[in-house]
Amino acid sequence: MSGGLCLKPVDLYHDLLIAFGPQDWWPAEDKFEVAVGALLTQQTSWKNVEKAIGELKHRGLMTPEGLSNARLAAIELCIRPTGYYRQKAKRLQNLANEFPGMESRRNEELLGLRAALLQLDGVGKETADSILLYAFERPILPVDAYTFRITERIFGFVGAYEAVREFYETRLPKDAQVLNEFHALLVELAKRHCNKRKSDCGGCPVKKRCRFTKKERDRGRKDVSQATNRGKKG
DNA sequence: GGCCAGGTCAAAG
DNA sequence: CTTTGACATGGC
Repeated sequence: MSGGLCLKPVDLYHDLLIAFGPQDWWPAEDKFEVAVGALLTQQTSWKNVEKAIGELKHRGLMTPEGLSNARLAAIELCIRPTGYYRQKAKRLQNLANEFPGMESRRNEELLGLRAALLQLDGVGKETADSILLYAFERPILPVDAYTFRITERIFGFVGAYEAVREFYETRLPKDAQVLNEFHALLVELAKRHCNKRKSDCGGCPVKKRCRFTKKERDRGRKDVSQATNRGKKG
């Protein structure tokens, strides 16, 4: 473990890497599957997404053309376990129509490509950034519910999406490989120890530096996720 | 049963 | 610009 009383993002990265080892993410066979998984996992456990991905592959729907030509009802059938399945089926098919175009632009300026992804129905900041990092290997950090929670507990930093993203991106190497591994490690930490149901702080590798003390747990808080953050624009 | 799970969008305050 | 409701299934 790293020394110092105040854990920095780089130290957190190091400690988690030692504790968990390389995560080798994202669990997908190709870029399109990354995008599909990113959309399906919205507000849903990855476990349910795996079932849907298995079904889609089984029906030959894990390709842009396959998904484009499929009937909506067929897509819905495959992805039902992920919830919001009617909405997600439409968004998935639209993604299939647009993805080849996005892929061909993968070397454009980062923010330009990000803006293009954000135009897609059902692709918000987190999903766009997941696609950028894990499919296109661009140096950007997706901020998910796990990241919000861990950031508050470890660093005491509470902010909206862009604020949290910049908190890390200004403190870590602007390197896709590093951000990839870092985010994957955060997810692993959240799943193993920093969960909402059971905060298993017992075996947590960064317990010493965490602000989520016993006192705070007992008190019980009303808001752990988002928060208002002002002062934007550039 | 109620709450949570790797969000996003449109409408309203 | 911030808050709220809708979208929906599965596990603990």
